[in-house]
Amino acid sequence: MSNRFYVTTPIYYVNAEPHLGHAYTTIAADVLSRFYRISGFETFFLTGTDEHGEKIVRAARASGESPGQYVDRISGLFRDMWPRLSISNDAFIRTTDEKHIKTVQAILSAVKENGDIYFSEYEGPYCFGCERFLTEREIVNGRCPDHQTEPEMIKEANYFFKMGRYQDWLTGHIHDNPDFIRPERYRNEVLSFLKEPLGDLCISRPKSRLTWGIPLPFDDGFVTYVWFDALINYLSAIDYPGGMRYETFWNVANHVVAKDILKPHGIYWPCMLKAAGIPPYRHLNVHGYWNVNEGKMSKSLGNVVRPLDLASVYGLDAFRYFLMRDMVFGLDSEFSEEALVGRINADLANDLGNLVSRSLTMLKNYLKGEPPLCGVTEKPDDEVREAALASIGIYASQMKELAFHKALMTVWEVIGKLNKYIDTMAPWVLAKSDRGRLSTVLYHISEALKIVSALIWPVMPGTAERIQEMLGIRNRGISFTLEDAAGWGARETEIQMTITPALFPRIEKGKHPGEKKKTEVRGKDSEMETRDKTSVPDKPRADVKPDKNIDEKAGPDLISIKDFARADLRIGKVKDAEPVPGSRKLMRLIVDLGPELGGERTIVAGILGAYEKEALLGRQVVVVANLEPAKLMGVESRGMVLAASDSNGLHLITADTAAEPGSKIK
RNA sequence: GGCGGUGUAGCUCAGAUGGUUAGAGCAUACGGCUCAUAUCCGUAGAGUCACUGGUUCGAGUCCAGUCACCGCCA
Repeated sequence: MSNRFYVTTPIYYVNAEPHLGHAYTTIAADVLSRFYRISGFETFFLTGTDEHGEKIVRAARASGESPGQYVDRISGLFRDMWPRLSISNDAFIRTTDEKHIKTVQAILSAVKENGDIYFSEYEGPYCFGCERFLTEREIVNGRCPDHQTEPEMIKEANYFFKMGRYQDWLTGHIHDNPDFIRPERYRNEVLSFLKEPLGDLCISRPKSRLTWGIPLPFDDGFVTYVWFDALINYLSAIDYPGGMRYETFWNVANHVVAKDILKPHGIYWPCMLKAAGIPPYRHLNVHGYWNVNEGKMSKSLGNVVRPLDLASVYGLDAFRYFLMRDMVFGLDSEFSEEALVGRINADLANDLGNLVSRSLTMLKNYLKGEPPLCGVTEKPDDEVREAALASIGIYASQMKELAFHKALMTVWEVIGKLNKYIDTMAPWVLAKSDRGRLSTVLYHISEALKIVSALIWPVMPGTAERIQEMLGIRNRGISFTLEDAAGWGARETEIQMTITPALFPRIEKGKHPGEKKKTEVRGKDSEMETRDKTSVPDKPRADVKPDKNIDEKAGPDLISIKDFARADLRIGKVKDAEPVPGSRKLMRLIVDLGPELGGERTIVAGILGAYEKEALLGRQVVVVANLEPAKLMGVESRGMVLAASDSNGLHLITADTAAEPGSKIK
């Protein structure tokens, strides 16, 4: 058993913005990756974007961009999305990357060399929506059933991959490796598909029709068909051929995909690999769909809340927990705000959050936050210890089977036992009667909580690290491994324990954060709205709550230099300032940010009334230059001007001597 | 039409190789505690384990068939 793990998400097709489905797949892969990391495995986690093909060309045209500009923009949306969901991918591959193109061409050459690619002419009905030829029986009433358009008769010569040659081999491989495709239902689906003769696969498009693709290495008149191109990302990202990463990770490759792309991954891809002389991946892990019941979604800001927005409304860790806890991997699930809130209140606020809260309060009040010492143990103590320790192994085996919901149930059994243990032992009584027993009991609670914190880290990294910090663990997060967690008592005298506000505030009926946000935005000036929209969506919006997950490596109140560097702060020079019509507070500023950032831009700031136009012209200001654009009172603002506020009003931040516009602040 | 999956308390789900009165969480009702985020602990009600038939001393668990929903294929 090699202690290595390679997990991939599909590369997402950039014809749409990230949605819940993308988020689930990627979070599931992230959870696996984090689990294997704290299990001591060398781990590589890949995601990326799929950027070639006809649909991209058309989407680009529709938005008035070149394909290159378009894919850069949408790919960027995905890339920027993942840090906001605490995704810890090691690489982000794009099919427009030079190294990917080289790998695709190398594999095409190898397959051609192997005699598995031939040239042939084909004529038939072609659906531009599907980007493929349709069979006669697929056509309903003369139209493509998926796109409701009439297919066009097209005659063209193309290159084909002799996939059928590998049918028997693949069937055998799946039989010999029952967990090659899992869960079983999808394995059965592939096997039943393989009972019918497997056709060959068209792998090219003539350049006369499509140029946005990877040229075939053996015929410059054609580009590679998108599926053949895309699947290879799993290899190009680990530097196939010849790269060390390929040698290290390929034989432990785990693909995580949604059920809609089972066929390409379960059939085409293994055949492609076989033809190229590459061993098959280790596992294909297939999950179901989230059915979003729009009718049950609450409304916020006048719009239907999209599931991903709820991550920022209720907190990122809670959102990740819900996705992992409520879906049985492989089956479809219902997504609703009610279910999410139910999980948060029952599992996170009541069970886990309150357990941490009561435990740390007692550690602080009874022992002044000093690490508790273990005296002679009694039966209930031993039972708690054994249950907590045993849960690690059970949890690990469930995680390895992608039974995330069961793994979390295992953790919550421990949490339940701890709550009961506290009730039974009644430390508040021991505090008055038996200080030795008190310390022993609190010791068992804190040691068991350390185990819990490690087990929830893959799913809720920010929460886990806050608990670890409170418990006085020096090496937190990724540095606190399952082995450390199993080392009961080995870390009893680290650093002072601390207590911080509630991990998961209860969400009260009728005034949940989504609604609260609405009134907040309406009540405050628009600059507040700008901040709201652009803040990292990882903290609950309920009242004033502690930050979470700002950085996994830092505590709740500290950020790393890396976090700070994410904000691109620049000196700007105000060139013009006019009130925004109809607004009481907003001014529209024209700010020069120097040639590197494209010169002047419009920034809307809530400073009307505090500053006159004359006082602003020529003034140096500090600008957050990489803030996502936002429309305020109909004016697009690209950035934010920083100001301090106190009871006397606003105070613009400025430089004390003249700095060049665009100077970086660090 | 073929193949496969699912069908267990109001809801969400556990229930290897068949074995005493079918489990958990949520929700509901009642009781207890006070360290805690009106949290926690306990108790209770509620299920002919989709239906029918069969194998067996014994089936939610195996077999056959029926129904419902879903998926893949045609």
